[in-house]
Amino acid sequence: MEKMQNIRVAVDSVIFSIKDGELSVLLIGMNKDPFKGQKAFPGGFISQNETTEDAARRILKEETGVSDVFLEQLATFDAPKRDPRGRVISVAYYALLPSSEVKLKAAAKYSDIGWYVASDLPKLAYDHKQIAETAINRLRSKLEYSNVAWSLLPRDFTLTELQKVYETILGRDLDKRNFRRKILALGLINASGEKQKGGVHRPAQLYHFKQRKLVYTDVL
Amino acid sequence: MEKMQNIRVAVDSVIFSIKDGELSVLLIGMNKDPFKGQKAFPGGFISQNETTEDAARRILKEETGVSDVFLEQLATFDAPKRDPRGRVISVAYYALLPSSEVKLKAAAKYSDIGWYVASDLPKLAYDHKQIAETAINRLRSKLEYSNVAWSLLPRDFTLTELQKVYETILGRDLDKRNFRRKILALGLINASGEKQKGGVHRPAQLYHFKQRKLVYTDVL
DNA sequence: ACAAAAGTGTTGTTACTACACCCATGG
DNA sequence: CCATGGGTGTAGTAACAACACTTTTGT
Repeated sequence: MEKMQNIRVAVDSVIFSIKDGELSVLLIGMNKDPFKGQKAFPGGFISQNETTEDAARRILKEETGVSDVFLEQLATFDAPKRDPRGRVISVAYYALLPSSEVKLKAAAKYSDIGWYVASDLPKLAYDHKQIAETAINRLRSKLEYSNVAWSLLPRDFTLTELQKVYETILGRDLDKRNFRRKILALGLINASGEKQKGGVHRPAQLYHFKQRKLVYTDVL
Repeated sequence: MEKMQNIRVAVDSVIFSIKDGELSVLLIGMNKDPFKGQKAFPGGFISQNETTEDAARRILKEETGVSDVFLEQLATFDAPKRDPRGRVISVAYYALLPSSEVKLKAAAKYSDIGWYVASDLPKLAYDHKQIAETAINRLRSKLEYSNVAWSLLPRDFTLTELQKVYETILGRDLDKRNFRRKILALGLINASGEKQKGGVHRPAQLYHFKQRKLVYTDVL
């Protein structure tokens, strides 16, 4: 017989959004030892009858008020010493929020919460650095072979905004004409008819994704 | 404070190999209710100081005697009712074995163990049907953008054997000349110098992968 | 000699890259 | 009238798909 287990199950959520043109993640400040002063992804233990995905959605709602966004299981992290207080395995999720929709909840569970640029993160508690790297890699590859970008943009967006999402996450510049040709040829988006107004420049055509759910297709 | 958790952590391993030209998986027979008569992937609870990956490797060794093969975390399955006897979350792994190396251990933990064609599985216990589908999809996509095939073949193999691995897993036929050109152009394999002998046909050049570890690259 | 799998090139088509100028608007 | 981002086409190159016959061996 196997020995009795004394293991707790947690979830941690890497919540991405584009802030000021930079790929950013939501972090909370730790105010207790052993990680006092460091940052961590929002998370918590799951309850007895809750799935990890439900728990991740609950946490997302608590912190940001947002509910209908892309959320997917990332991986499970389970090094025995990852939490010095006892054996805790963490099922990590990642979520993508449209920048417009995010107003951090006044009633957020943690007060010390904020956005940090994904390519320049502060010191992270637990094994959250490893979780961060895994999440960014996954996001990058998913962007190349799916339409996930819908989840990082408001319903209507311009092609330049879409291109900036790609450039920000992939970390390289893309050719405007080639990008537009490729994206339009994929048939994932439709012109909304409306035009963006207010800019000190020619108004841009607005587009929206035909489907606001995951579709796999070679994008770049 | 969150309520006390009473959750156990298990691993399940989807062990793939090519048997008689078919993609196959290792299954054990359940001899106790509630899943008596059904099949399941080998698995078990982890011990207190063991990672899930260590546990998966331990199980693999116990059942097949094989140790140095491709093994990767697949996903975590945690529906509250997936195990009727209590809350158990399972971290699933998948492994790829070269067909030659497999001789099921006499001392296998389960006696009723055998290979089943992946595209035509019997009734599976727990949520193992879902695990199977996830694993096959993952394997298919991984094959297209990495060199994982090394793990399904012996050290030296012919190009036709390699092509058959791709055809078996992807479920479609590939053009011989195009396949060979593409694979050789990638520079992942080298000719071994030796030739296959014994066939009632022209002897084939043997090749081997330069690196027997995961390398990402667009294959097809 | 025959069966069985190994091995090998070309052509047409499609997708990709690189690149520069004019347009519509607000101030 | 100026600054700002929006919007558009082409040419050269590289990758891809489709396709059939000759070679070497064992029996």
